Amino acid sequence: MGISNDAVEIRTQGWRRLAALHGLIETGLEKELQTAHKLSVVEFTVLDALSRQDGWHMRMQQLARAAALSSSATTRLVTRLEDRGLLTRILCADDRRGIYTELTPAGLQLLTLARPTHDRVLEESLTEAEKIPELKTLVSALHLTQINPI
Amino acid sequence: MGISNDAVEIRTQGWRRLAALHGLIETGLEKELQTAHKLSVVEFTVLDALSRQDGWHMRMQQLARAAALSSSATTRLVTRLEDRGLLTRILCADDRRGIYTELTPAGLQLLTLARPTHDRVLEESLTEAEKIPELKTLVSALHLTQINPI
DNA sequence: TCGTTCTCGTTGCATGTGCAACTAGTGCAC
DNA sequence: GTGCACTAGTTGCACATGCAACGAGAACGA
Repeated sequence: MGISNDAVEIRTQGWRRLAALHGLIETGLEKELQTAHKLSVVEFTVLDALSRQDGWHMRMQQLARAAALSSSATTRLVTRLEDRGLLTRILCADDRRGIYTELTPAGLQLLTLARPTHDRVLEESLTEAEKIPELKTLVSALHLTQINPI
Repeated sequence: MGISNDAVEIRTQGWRRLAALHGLIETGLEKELQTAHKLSVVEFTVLDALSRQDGWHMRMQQLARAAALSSSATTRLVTRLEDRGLLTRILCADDRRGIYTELTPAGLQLLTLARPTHDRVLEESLTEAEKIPELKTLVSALHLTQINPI
């Protein structure tokens, strides 16, 4: 396939593989996080993002970006987690439009329980993906990603 | 923090970046394919997968795998596209449980129209992503992916 | 001060999704 | 043949999502 060295074709194939790998990992995580901790992947992502934040609080829009979600979805996601007592809404003092979401002790505890599951499934999924020829290269590339300061 | 914790951290970070890049690309594609051709990303993916198949037909389960969708979602997706005249269901002669989905001329035509949009947005999204430090490495890795025969 | 414009977060609504239960058909054991 | 387990695809249902419209507050200019 000499002609398919075309840049468009390379990009398309890269995207297909990226999507495939993403789907593989997400589906695995979704199932196990759900059954073991009653958490969806985005819910875990939000709790995890909060725990990595100084003071454990973030604004709605930051959260939306971190979870790759629309603001309306973020509103309802936060409401869900708040109803379960995993985080709380706190009004901004300086900008009264804004709302901080803060991890509660219960939220941190659940996150601590869920992390091992998350890490294990992630490792298993990557191992699984490495057996698929089209995905092997991409998985290695993921490993090689250097750790940057954010 | 031992060595194994580092491995966990590297995987987690890789996964976050993969998810971020995936979200970036998918959101962009979703918007433009929707407004320009009234196609969602999965719908495009299905049409594209069919067009790459010899004889332009696939079984439901193949389609489900190609689109990373559940079988029920695939059923309704195919129904949607069938209602628009973009593909047709054909009963398998040899296995009467099975159903082939086949691209119609109209489906192929729409796909031909949509592909340039898809390719353009994909390129733009990748260029965009390259400007984000955390994603730069991953984007380059995507480019480097060699083309394997499937 | 008032009015305009922008940003932040929430809500009504339509829609796409996964799970579980179901029907139809296949394949195997006996 | 008859029963039994398995696979392929569809449907009821609950639910998470995005878009558009909205209210509330901030920022700015005249």
